[in-house]
Amino acid sequence: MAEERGYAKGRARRQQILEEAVRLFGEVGYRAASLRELAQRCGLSHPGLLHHVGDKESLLLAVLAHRDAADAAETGLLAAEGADRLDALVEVVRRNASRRAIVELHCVLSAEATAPDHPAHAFFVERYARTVASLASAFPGDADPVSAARRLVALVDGLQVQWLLDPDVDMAAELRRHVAGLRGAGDARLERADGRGRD
Amino acid sequence: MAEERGYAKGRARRQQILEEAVRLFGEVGYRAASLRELAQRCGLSHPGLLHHVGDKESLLLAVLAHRDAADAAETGLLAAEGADRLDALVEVVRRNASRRAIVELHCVLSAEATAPDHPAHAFFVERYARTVASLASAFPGDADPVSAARRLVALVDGLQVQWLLDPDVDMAAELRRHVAGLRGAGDARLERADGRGRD
DNA sequence: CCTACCGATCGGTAGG
DNA sequence: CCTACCGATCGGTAGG
Repeated sequence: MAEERGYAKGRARRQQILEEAVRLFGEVGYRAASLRELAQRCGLSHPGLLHHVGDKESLLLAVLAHRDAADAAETGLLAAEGADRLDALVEVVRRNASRRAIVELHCVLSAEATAPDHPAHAFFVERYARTVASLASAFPGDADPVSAARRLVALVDGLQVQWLLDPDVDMAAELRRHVAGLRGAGDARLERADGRGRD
Repeated sequence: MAEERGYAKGRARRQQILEEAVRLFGEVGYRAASLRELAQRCGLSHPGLLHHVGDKESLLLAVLAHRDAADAAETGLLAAEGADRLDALVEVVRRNASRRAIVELHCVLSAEATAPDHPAHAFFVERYARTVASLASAFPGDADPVSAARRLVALVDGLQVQWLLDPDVDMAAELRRHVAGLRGAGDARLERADGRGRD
């Protein structure tokens, strides 16, 4: 019982550390982030923090795995509701507009990790390949589904930077217009037959 | 004469410092970049470097101004040749594929500068507003030219991240497909009447 | 342009 | 989980 409470406390502490690390890495990036600053935000000494996370690089990989798991869970929920792939993406982007820390984390770390010697470089190379390949299946009729998916991912990333710099930018609305453009350009001119014209 | 040689040497040194700073800031960002590392790459001591640049923040602003001037000069040249605005953008992106350092600088600094307290924050807020407003005039027939311009800029930014992570990504080709899609969706179906079908 | 130095901060470890 | 410490490195200045 005492041990179980001990383990539960350890898990809660680790959760707190991961969430604060998401914030800090998003604010200043991985390289410029300090373990002392993070420890202070969590209310412990910096050797205390290191006891939980091992070292700085392990913490970074844990944060990325933590975010990946949360994103997969959300995507899974939307898929379970049988939503169209592109509509699900719009919904995720719409929700991200109320989660600045998570958007910052992705923008700052993906840019920082373009450096080949960055500890998260392989992670992001693999993640983009996976995301593009997965989204390509949402364009079955397209002449080049991988290209269409790549441009969609690029658009989302670029909109996030503009939104972080200017919160008046409406990421979801911009993405919706792009998707509408793709559908409008389809062989048959279905145009506003479904969706947006209704609500 | 001796003075003129002295001034010329100073200008050449400053040019060298700015170019090495573009590389270093692109590699690790502004916050994580060290003036000692930069000084070493320029072949001088770090107080020697500070003599030329004042302090670290002034160096950053000088680097941004330096790049802005070079970009404006290139855009001006393309405009003087009477190129279509969108074709000129494709051409700039095509050329950037052989200037990794410059693409890295933009991606890394723009992401880092989304933090409101970053010394380049105001610069990027202003630059995006200016770029989007300027490009909007390339969509005179569009229902929402600012939105079309914003999505175009977002696409270019996002493609740069993917290209930095995987050099096989063809930024110019992806951008061309996007532009072709926009033209194809125009009211009249002009499609391949001009341009791309020829060369 | 240099050497020499300032106070501050870094990631990580020793030892308990 | 802590205090105390390690060697390394930071931006910037003094003084020449």
